This record gives sequence, structure tokens and C-alpha cells, in this order.
Amino acid sequence: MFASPAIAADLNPQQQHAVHHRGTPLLVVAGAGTGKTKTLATRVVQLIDDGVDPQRILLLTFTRRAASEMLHRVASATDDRAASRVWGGTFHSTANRLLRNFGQTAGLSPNFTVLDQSDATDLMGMVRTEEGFGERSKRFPKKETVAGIYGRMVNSQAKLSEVLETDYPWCADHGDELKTIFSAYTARKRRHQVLDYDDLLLFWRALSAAPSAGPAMRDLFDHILIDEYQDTNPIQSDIIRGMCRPSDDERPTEVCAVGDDAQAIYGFRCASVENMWAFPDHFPGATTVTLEQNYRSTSPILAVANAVLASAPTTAGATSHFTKELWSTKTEGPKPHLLTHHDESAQSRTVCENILDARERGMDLRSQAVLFRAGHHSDGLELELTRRDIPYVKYGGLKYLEAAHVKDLLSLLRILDNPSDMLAWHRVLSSMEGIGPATVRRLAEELELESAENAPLSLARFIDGIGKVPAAAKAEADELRAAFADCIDDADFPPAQQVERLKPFCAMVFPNRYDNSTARLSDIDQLAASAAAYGSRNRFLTELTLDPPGKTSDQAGPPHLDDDWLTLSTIHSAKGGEWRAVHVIHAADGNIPSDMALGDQAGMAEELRLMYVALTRAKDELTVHAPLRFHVNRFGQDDRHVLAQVSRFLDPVRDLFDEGASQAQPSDDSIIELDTVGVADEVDTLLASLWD
DNA sequence: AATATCCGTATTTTT
DNA sequence: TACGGATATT
Repeated sequence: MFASPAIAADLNPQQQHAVHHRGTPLLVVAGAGTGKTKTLATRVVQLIDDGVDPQRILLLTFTRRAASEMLHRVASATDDRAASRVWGGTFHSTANRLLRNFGQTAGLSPNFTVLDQSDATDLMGMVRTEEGFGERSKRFPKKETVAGIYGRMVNSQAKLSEVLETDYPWCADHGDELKTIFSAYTARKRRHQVLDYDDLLLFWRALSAAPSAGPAMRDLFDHILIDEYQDTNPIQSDIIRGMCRPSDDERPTEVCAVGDDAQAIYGFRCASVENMWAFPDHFPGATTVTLEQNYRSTSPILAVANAVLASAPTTAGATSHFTKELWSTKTEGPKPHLLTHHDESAQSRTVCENILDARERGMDLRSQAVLFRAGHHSDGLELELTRRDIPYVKYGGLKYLEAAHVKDLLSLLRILDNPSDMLAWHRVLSSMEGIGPATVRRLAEELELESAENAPLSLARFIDGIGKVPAAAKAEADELRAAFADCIDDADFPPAQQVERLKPFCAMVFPNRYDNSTARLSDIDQLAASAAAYGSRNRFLTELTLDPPGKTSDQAGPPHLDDDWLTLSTIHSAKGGEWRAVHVIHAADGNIPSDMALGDQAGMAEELRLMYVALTRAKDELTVHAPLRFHVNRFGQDDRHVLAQVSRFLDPVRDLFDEGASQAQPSDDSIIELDTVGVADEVDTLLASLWD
């Protein structure tokens, strides 16, 4: 029965079951650290071993990183070529791939452009202005809010009125205007051959349900495996069902979903655990396998994680339906530490010292991580790490792609790739000296940009010199026309060279736009370097939007230390990761749970699961930090503080921790800070006494 | 019509 | 801080 004993030899019986089960839909409930990745990868290996054609296997993961990690494992257990033929990737990247092939039937050009979230928001903003809801100061919702409403409506498949009522009550008066904007937004996307993230899923779902394309799409795969099923949304659930040949088919598609309802942390993206809970209903006859043996963490760490989860209210916002009690054979290990600190800087110093200390004990930086709720929570720590020359890489938070100058360059490429991409034209044209909204509008008319069929012609017209620009923009426009002319033929001019060719234009335009233009220009070189990996402009652009580099550029660290670095990560981006030593920082109430989630039951439950995810990343050593004082506002120079308390999720389980206050003395800085507060008050009182 | 300047306000998580 | 929006200036 076990064709490849070597492959599956070190799996436990439940894992074996998950690997070998055939014939009915399979749901694997896999607790944190229970070997989920290994099990899924082994199942793929086994399928290939059993003679399934690799390209008839679809493996859907949450991130591209997860997909490549899994396929890497498959590759090392089979021959590499088999692994590379498996369809692996995120829902969005798979949608992209399918739509490039099947999209024509739905009226999509094969080189449509994919808008990332901020592009989509900008487009929504443009439409909002055009429809006349921008100027008047009648407090119309901002473009971010409009985009937010739209996204929630689409992804949760709810009516606009419902979304307004439950999530945006203060916008309820603007229902009609929003409808106008949404339909204009949609029309515009279609006309210009651009898709936003949601469209990728919507088109995929629509195609799989279409009488013509549906059967062809369902015929592509015999096995569909989905990772992180608890974080799928209703559309994705529809897609899976739409892609499956039903159980009464001659050869039904075999589905295998893997997930952990205790780790659902993407509710804000309309993911709903209900998908996972409803799996047995959606797929009649489904078998459920539960993995409970944890191979990652020591028992004392699991004890804390289990206790946190168990303390969740079992009422409405139920945290886990699939009960499981994680256990480990790694019974030995220190109790987790819970450290309170005087303030953030004491926390930063303690974390650094603990990390260096662990390295002395032989734990290299790569097996240590610092996790936090929000991207900016690591700001203080990053300063301290830099000061101490500790190299690190940060995952999550602000992305390099969102930097304005990077978008500038990508817009240039996007025009070449899809000349009907108005958003890109808009950005590029208005970057030139003396060109504002009115001139852009006139240019768009002269170039006949509005009619999508003529788009390539419009680009040709621009290159030929059509489109009068103000004198101040003359040199810039000439350079742009020349650069476009050189780059227009994608076939024998690789994307990296196109980026290089477009750089002089950037060099002319950046100084007016940005104060640190040299630094920004050197980023363009970096972009050229990453473009070198791609054969075509369209591939490069699409990959970049669907799989943006998750890490922000690493700041600290002399080059000779580059082979060892510390990981900093948001908890969201840490999903699936594991490290020997984990520090969770800013575990104070208001941070975890985020105070934005207070007052909302479902939100609170999700924050708790977030804490659970953070705690279960640790293999051997876990330290949770809570600074008890922090600044009222992150920005201004004022030194007002508020007192915080240890996260409410940890408070009830404190006896499972070794507790301590930070050894770090308040720094000189903070002593001065403290005095200054008093001094300032004194001075103010004195001054006030002068005019009272 | 474009741009310079000032003011106020924000505060998550990501494909 | 840093960005968007509104107002003032060129």
C-alpha cells in the first residue's frame, strides 16, 4: 500500500491517513506545529508516486513563499521536473495564470494589467472626483473608505446596504453616490483592461461557472489541495466548488483542505472560518483527520498557548469548533518568560541583550525572531538593533513597492505593457514639470486615450510627438518619447534593460518631485536587478503585484554578517514560520488586542487567535514583553505617556510564565524625559502666572 | 492652471 | 513624521 516507505516513514498514523486517504473529500484539521506542511507536501509526493500527472495537481497556498517551500520539499523527494509541473501558488496567482489562457471568452485581453490595492484605491479616487464627489466639502468618505466599502461588499458577497449598516454606519447616507462610483469604477476597469485583486477571483469564479469555460476548467485538475483553509473567503470557497467535478461524476475531483480554525486571522479580509466549519456540508461524504501531535514546541510553551486558547469565550465569537489539545513529546524546556518593562526603550534593550546572549549560547540569529502586532511596533527596536550592529530582515509592514518613486517607474512599464492603463498615464504625465490635472486631461484627449481599442495607437501617437506640453516639460517629454520608442518592442529588449533605459527620464523628473532624489534613483537600479529574473515585461509586472517582496530592505548589519540575521515580523506575516527562540513584543492591552478591535466580539476573538499564532511560533524559548508606559502619540515630540497593562489574553494565565520585571534600567534619556515633563509644567505654570 | 504653504490628523493586519 | 486637503500665491 505504501509505495514509497522512505517518503512516509517518519509520519505518525494521522499524518499517514491524511497522505493516503483517497476517494472522498478530505479535511485535515492541523493544529499549530503538527507537521501540516510536511503532510501536505508528502501527499503531493505520494500522488505523483501513485502515477498522478503532476500538472493535474493544483496546490493552493496562502502566500507564494508557502507554495515554493512546499514544492521545494516535493522536488527533493521526487524528480525536480515533476515538482515544477505541479500548479502551485496563491488563489490570485492561479487566477492570473488561468485568466491569461481562458480570459478571452470573458472579454479579457491576455495582457491585462493587475492593480494592487493602492492602485485600485487611487482609481477609485479618480472616479470619485470625476463623478463630482470630491470637491464639495460635504464630507464625502475618503477614497480609502470608498475602496474599503467596495472590498468588503465584494469579498463578503453582501449587499451594499448591509455593509453600510453593519460596518460603515456613518456612510449610510451616501449609498446612492457610492453606487454611482462603484459602477463607474467597474466600467473604467473593463474599458482599460485592468483587474484589481478582487476581479481576479470574481472572473475565475465566473468562468468556472460558465457553460463554455466551466467544463474545460474542471477538466484541468484531478486533485486540488488547499492550505490555510481557515483563511479563505466566500468567493474562494465558491471557486473550489466550481473547479471540482462532482462526486457523481465518472471521475470526481479529489479535494483536500488543510487548516486550523484556531489560527484564523484574516477576518479583516473577509476570510471566514465558517468556510472550514462548513466543509463537510459543502463536500458531502467528507472525511476529517485531526493532527494533534506538535513537533515544534516544548510542553511549557504549549501549555501557555493551549491555556490562552481555552480562555476564549465559548459564546458567540467561538474561537475553535474543531477541538484539539496539542501535546508534545518535547517535555523538557524552560517556562516561557513574561517580562514587563518600564517603557519601550527598556524593552528594546532587553530584547537585544537576550538575543545577543542567546547567540553566545550557540543560537544563531537565524533561529531567533521578534514578532509584533503592527508594522510600526518594531520602530524602536530597529533603532536599537542598528545601534548595536545586529543585522535583521523585517517582514510585513510598509512595502517597498508602495514607495512613490517605485510606482513611478512601474507606471512607465505599465504604459508600455498596456497603453490603455489610464492610471499609469496619469501618474507619468503629471510627474512632469508644469503638468497638472487639466493638462493631463487635455493630453488624454489629444492622444485619444479614452478609447481602449486605440490604445497601442495612442502610445504610437505619443512617441511620434503628438500631445503639446508646456515649455517647462519639453525636455522631459522628449526624453520620455525617446525612451518609450526604444522600449516598445518587448521581444528583444529584456525588462531589466527597459528599466535602465527609463532611468534617465526618472533622473529628470525626480528632483522636482522628491527631496532625496539620489537615494530614490538608486532604488531604480535595484528594480532593474530584480527585473533581470523575468523574460517579459508583463511577467515582471504581474509577478511583482501578485507577489510583492514581503520584506522591507534590510537596514542594519555589516556585509560580513550577512549570512546570519535576525527576523522581525508582523504576526500575520509570521504565519507558518517557526524559530527556536521567539520574542513577542508590545504584548500590552491596546496593542494585542489592538484597541481598534475592542468592542467587537468577532474582532476580539481574532485578536486572541493572533496571540495564539504568535505564541505557537516558538520551538524552545518564548519571551513575551510588555512595556508599561508608552507615548500618547507616536509622532509629536511631546513626552506624554499612558500606562498600559499586560495583554488581557495573558493575564489569566500568568502562572504558566516565569515572570519578571525588566533588568534594564531606565536609560539616561528616559530619566531626562521624566524630569522634563515636570520642568515643562513648572515653566508653563510660571508663564501662566505672568498673565493671569 | 500649477505650485507653494499651511494646517490638522492619523493611529492594523495583506493577496 | 508625513500625508492629504484646503487656501494663498505665482
